[in-house]
Amino acid sequence: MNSNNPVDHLKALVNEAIEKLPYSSYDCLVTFERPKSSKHGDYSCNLALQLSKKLKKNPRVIATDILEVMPSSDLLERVEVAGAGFLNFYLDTYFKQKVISDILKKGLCFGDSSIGSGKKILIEFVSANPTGPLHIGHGRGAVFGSTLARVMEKCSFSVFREYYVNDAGRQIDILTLSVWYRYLNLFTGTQSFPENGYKGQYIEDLAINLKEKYGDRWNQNSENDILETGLEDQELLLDKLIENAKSVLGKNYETLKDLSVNAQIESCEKDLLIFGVNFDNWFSEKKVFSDGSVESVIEDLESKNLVDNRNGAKWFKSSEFSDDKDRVLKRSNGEYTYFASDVAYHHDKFQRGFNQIINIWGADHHGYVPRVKAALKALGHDSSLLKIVLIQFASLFRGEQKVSMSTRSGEFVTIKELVADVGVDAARYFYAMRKNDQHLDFDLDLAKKKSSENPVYYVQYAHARCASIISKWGGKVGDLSGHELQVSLDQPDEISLLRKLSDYPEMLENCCRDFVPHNITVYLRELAALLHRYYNATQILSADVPIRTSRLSLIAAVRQVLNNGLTLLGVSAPDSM
RNA sequence: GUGCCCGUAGCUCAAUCGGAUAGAGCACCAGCCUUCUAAGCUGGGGGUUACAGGUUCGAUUCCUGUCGGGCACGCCA
Repeated sequence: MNSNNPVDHLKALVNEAIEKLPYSSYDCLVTFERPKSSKHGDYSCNLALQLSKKLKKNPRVIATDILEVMPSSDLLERVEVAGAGFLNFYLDTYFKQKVISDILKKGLCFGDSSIGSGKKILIEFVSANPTGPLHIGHGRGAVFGSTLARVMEKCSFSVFREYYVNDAGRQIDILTLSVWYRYLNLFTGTQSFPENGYKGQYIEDLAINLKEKYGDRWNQNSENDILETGLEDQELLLDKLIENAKSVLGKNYETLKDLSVNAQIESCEKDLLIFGVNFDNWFSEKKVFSDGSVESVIEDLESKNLVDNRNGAKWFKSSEFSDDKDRVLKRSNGEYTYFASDVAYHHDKFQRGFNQIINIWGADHHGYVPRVKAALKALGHDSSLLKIVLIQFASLFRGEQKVSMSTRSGEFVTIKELVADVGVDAARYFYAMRKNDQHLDFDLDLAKKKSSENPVYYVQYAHARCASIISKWGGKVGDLSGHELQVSLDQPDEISLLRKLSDYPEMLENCCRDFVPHNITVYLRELAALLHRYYNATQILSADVPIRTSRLSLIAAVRQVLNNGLTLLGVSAPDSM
């Protein structure tokens, strides 16, 4: 709990007042909020409004009754009954100013909350198929997840970051096949390639790399005329080609597959690190097959009579757990579905003893939520521990022009390219700005602009200004300690800044509670705006030493909080720009 | 067709588990650098919160319906 947070104290005052009144049977929660307008005080309580119906009494009368018997407090300048019956609390100026001392003392730890109380949280995010480089569509989930993870850590959760690697299944075979064809091309000099293969340049690069390292190891089908079978259905053709590759290459197919997948995983990991995203674990889908957990969960479901055999396939009766229909676990051709491995994976997550499990998924997977929850319920888990956050799509624009993307066609802008173009700071900030359930229009041209249109600069510039003033002053921030309260900071701009600074801890808790890390960007822009306004109107480095000291303390506190917020976003806080 | 998400200023988006007069940025108009960084500041116009009902002291927020947009509906992943 933040020592500068007076809410508990205010609650105690109100509760004490209530006890003295015949309202003791009330069952309303005494809640405080920060009013939008400072005209309504520093904290506002709506208790009288809530009690009004139950007591069948005018809320203003109730509020006045409460106010009359409420004990006085050193923290408060005054309390008023306002509006329909709000109790508005105005904090004492000296107390408000103490937030500066709190910030300077705690530094990067200012705003830390204890609400997580050490609970173990698993956050799974990104989890893009390792069939190609991460592109702009993956960036949003990456930023959301990594920011939320940091926020939750600040709120005393023990966070474990995980990437689920779909390194099994057909798409991996398509990847392998694509690499093989490009590899063969290098020997034949032709461009023979399956229509629905992965066409990106990275496939060709990998093929070249393999040839350099391993020579002609996979050059075993130079005639390679199977493309000309006359099959119209491109997906059927792909299956046939995969089958062919497996039989032609034999054991070498597996090595080619492993090399191809590992190259993609490494490239993802590298791109993510540059992008400020790291994981504690890369969980392999292959593992849930090889260690028997897929079979084991299916057996578990079968023992509970929740699996039907229909037409040679195994169906999980998910409709008994409020899913629309039953889902196939094992196909009639003997192969497991993606769903089967996902059930095993989620079962594994639950067995690892987390207090909460968070999945960050693209919104296109929303139809998948009921079946996963159904499976968890069926396996005897508390599915409410699983929180699935759906991230809406990001559409990519170049100015007015929408850019279409597709992994197979190889037409996409990668994270790597994005970072090279606009930098990590702008890219991350841009992604972080929007709420997860809103579509995001990512304008590449705008993100590239090194101008005021680009919101990240506005916040960073505020930080740089603070740093610049401190540097101009020439002293050490630590030396301000103990002297920061000697002059009352009671100009309107100063009061606004103090209030905004003291909002930071609650803002952070809200981000954590509601999974809304975009609030950080809103907060930072507002704090930066107040700083810029103050800066323009007020000489910080006043000749009057006590005044200068107090103002510098405020500036140092603003700099610290801007830094804390930017750090959470994974955006740098430059001292000069 | 069914289900989920969204609809707020010209554009892109906020709005504290329902709170007081719905806020920013961009764009547009008019001003501010001999003073700590003008990547900044000040002022101005801009809204029936898609529409119609309902719930209540109070609704952008919750419920129902309509319209519009996105997504998902396979023995694909």
